[in-house]
Amino acid sequence: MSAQHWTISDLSREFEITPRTIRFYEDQGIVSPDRVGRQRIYSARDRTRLKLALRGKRLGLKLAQIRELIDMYESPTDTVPQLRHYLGVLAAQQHALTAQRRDIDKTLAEIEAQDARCQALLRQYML
Amino acid sequence: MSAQHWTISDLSREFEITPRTIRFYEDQGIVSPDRVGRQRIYSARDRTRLKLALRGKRLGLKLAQIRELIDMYESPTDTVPQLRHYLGVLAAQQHALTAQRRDIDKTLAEIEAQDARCQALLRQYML
DNA sequence: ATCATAATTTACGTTTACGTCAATTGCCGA
DNA sequence: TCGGCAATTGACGTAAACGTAAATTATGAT
Repeated sequence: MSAQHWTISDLSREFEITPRTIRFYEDQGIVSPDRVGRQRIYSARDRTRLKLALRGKRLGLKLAQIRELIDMYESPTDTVPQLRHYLGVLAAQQHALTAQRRDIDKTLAEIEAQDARCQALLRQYML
Repeated sequence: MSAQHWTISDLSREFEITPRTIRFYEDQGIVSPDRVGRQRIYSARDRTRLKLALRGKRLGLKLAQIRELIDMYESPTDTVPQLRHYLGVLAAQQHALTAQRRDIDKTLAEIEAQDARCQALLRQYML
């Protein structure tokens, strides 16, 4: 747990996932740790990519899609076509996420309505 | 497409999912259409449950979880313990959804930062 | 009554994301 | 140097969420 690198069990503990999951993510190109002998050593970059991947998962993205996005975050942007393409992908992601947020807000509104209804009933029953 | 009921292809068109998916959701207890002969006839209740299920899917929920939640929306609330339990589930859902919204907001913030950076680069290259 | 069309049923196939052994392998301390 | 223990590898297993193909059945139009 130095300032520079982590073992698989460090990360597995920190993010509460199994080592199997982390190795699987390596197969999927999400992390690419160095080796010391057979042991995997993860860099700060790996750790960041892993963290981003887990957030992507919580949002319902597939690993392949997560990998594309993370890769793009680190991709070169030194030509105009590259920049334009990147901007397009960013806009699409933005669109999807705001739509998802609308879904969440709708659901939260319904939950609050149900909650209020239940609280009222509860007060009534408690008399 | 009367005011009261729908066929499987009505719903399949409306929600842009395959009939196979709708039948699968029947196996999972999400919808339970009546039959006229062999044909399935869906009620307004079925349609609502289907719509809620699809929203749940977009939020990354599993079908089993979706089924539980939708069932609970329609469950009896005529005893105090039932109400208390229901309120607990609602609070848990609320918690999960607000956490998910935080993830979305974080991601959107990063996207906007990247976007701004790219726009700046683009302006620079275009000179 | 018949034909075409659409819906249904049955059952096996597929993809994704890991879980679960079992058999090495490497390193650290006594 | 010898265990022992954690990490690795390889391979097969599994659950979820449908896809797909084939055979069967209804239903409406002619």
